Amino acid sequence: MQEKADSELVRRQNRRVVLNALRRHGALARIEVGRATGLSPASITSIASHLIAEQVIEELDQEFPLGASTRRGRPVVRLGIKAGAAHVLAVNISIDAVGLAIADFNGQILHRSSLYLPTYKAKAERFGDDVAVAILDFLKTAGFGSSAIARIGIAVQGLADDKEGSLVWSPAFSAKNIPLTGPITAKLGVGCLIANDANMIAEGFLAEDPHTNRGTTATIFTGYGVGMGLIIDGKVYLGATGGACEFGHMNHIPHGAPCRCGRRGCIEAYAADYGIWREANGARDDDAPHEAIDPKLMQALLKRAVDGDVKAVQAFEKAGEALGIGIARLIAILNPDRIVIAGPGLNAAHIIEPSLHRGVVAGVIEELRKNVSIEFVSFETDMILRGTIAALLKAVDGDMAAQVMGG
Amino acid sequence: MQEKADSELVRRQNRRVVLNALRRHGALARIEVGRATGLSPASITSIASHLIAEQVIEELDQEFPLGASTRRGRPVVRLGIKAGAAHVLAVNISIDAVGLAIADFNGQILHRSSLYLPTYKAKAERFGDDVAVAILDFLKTAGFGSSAIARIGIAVQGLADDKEGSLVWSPAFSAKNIPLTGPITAKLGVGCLIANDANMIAEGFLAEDPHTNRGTTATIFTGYGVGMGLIIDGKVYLGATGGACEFGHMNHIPHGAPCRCGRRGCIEAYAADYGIWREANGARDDDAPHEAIDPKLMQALLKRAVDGDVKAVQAFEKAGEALGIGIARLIAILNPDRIVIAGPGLNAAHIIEPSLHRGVVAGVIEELRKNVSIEFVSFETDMILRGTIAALLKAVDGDMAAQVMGG
DNA sequence: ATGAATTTTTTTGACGTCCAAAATAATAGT
DNA sequence: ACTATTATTTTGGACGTCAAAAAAATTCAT
Repeated sequence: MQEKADSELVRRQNRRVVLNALRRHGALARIEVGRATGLSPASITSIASHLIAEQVIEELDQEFPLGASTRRGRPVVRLGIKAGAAHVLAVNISIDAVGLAIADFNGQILHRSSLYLPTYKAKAERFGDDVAVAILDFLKTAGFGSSAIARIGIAVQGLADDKEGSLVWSPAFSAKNIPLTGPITAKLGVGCLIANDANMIAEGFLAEDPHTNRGTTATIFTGYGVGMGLIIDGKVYLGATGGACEFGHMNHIPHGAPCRCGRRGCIEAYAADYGIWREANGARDDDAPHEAIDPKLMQALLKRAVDGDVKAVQAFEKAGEALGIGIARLIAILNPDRIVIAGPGLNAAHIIEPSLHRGVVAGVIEELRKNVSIEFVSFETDMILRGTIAALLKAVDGDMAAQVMGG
Repeated sequence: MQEKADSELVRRQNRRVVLNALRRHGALARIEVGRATGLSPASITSIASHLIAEQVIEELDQEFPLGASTRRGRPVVRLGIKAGAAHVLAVNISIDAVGLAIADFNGQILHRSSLYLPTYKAKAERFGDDVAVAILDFLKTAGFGSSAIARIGIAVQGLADDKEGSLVWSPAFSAKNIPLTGPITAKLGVGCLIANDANMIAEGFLAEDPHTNRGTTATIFTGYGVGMGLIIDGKVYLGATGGACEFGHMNHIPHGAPCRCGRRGCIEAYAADYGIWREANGARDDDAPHEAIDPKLMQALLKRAVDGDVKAVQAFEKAGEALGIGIARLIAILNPDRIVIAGPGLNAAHIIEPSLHRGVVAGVIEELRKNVSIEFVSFETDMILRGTIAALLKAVDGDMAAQVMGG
């Protein structure tokens, strides 16, 4: 049930609302913050002066290069998030690779790096320490002490459990239940969170445009694998163990094609790169491969399809159908406002789209599907780190907002 | 984003928290309300005195029949929701029938009635008025003026759209987009809400036991049809148009058996009464019937299965598999804490259960499924009206809590 | 019976936060 | 220099919470 409310809740919520407004709109004058939040100018003055004293935000110099301000009246003083108020560190673990980035409190990436770290053969009991060491090295070369980092966030392919702080299962690993946040917090003394990479991207979308992403928005990523981030009611939905939204491993056809997860018939087994590749090359009953298919091979396969190779076309169409029926099932359960499809798999969008739509139409009542907008958007792998940074900043904002307004 | 907070929010929230505590635990002394809510005794005194002045709650007479209180100290004065503070009216529309109930502010049903009202042949433009007339008649015989009703709630089979106030699609109707809340509010001058019956039952479960239903709980109803109520984060999830959770019309097998919704392969076409009946009797390609299968026929079919009739057993097993794989898909998307299966279809639970579990196991990664509890619970049709009443009382509580504490 | 002990409830006074209104500050226009 | 205009800060009041003290209503002990 709902918690009781008191003046502490009011303070925390309004401080957060002010920080949110500055994050979303960039620099704003106090009066504009007031309009954006509904708070009175008097309250903004009070809240802002405290946040300034705490070095969380700052008054920005006016930039009137020459002309001076055009409007009459006392000129605005714009407020902005103070870049140096905190720093966060994002980690992206993918097949045999770790990406790292440090961002300031404005979300600007100050340093980034990526390094080779074998995953498929990694041992569960060592991998967390290896990542921690990689982070320490990165911090050293970046000239940061670990005490300068407010929080660390880890994005992973596969099933993450934030409560346990572990990577439960991933196609990139043969090991299971790999502890990550524990070893990292132990070695660095910094709070650490972990989530699926698709969920992190969804955090990024949400931070960027909360209005478009209101209600229920499902973002489906297709490429090397098939993932999903689900935004419900202004929050990224994580499910019971923080590992929700395994859209790629929702069953498409019972007892169907083999999947990297070890079972059969998952959407991924038809719609991910390896599924399309396998179908096009007639290797129907092979085990699913654990290495990524080289993007160049997929480009070549796409060219074959464009040039009219029937097998190749059919493989892409099957992928579209698998996605389409999966989306139809998603619509039946969740009645979302919006579905976004993104990822490198969309290089073949023009081949996939018709069968995808046929799948949606065949799979769910018209009355449910007709109000859902289905959009294809482009996507850069960058967005995993950016989304992780957004999630971290949101968490740190909460910490900042919770502080008492002393003095 | 989050709304700003002020003292009005604090008042509303704390008044609501107090009302919630009294609803959940029944009568409580002020000090017990304090323990349950975390509010100080001083605040409880203040809030309670206002709610008493507004006739929303009342001090209850002590019942010390003879022995007097056993404990030392000033005896408690228990507070309770005032039964007469408001009345709500619940309407349950099912095949050719309308159920009606008036409940007091304690949720006690004071009057109930049910009447024949043809649905399948009803016309969209008249049906809402017919229901409104039925409500007016019911109110008259119950001795209530429509001004004595705070809110009306309508539970329907099929797809409800609360924003439009209409029944978008239902297996019980041949017409579509039937306006309901509009005509009723017009004729009675009372606010009216509409929702799917399974969602209303979920509201009932939630009101009864918010603790067990925390996180994500999916409740699946099987019988004449297959429905679902989804509780996410302490709220019944409604989706974009208020018509979420059409689990029964989630696709099970593409191009599969015909369903009452006009498409093919829905879970319902395998797991609802008519699907099982059809399968057992070999009428594979018939259209799905629009009348309910007589429960006695289902009992007879169940007996056939128990007696070893292969066709009958297979039909029930197919139903279990359809439910199981559907649940597996649900788990892949939502990673729920808990799945509850209820409804008259569970008369065959012992035949259905093994294939249902096989379906779940085949359909989703072990790591996702192993933490989900899947429970079978009994269920009375009564619960639709009771759940609707719970939803209405929650809404009225909100109105009460929003009032200013004048005086 | 009477007073002590105990427990619940109310009262009192302070505190925190918001807000409206007034005051102040800083600019452009005349 | 003065006025108009707009942004920000200050002031004083309102509202709701809470801690602590007071009051109320009972049981227990003598």
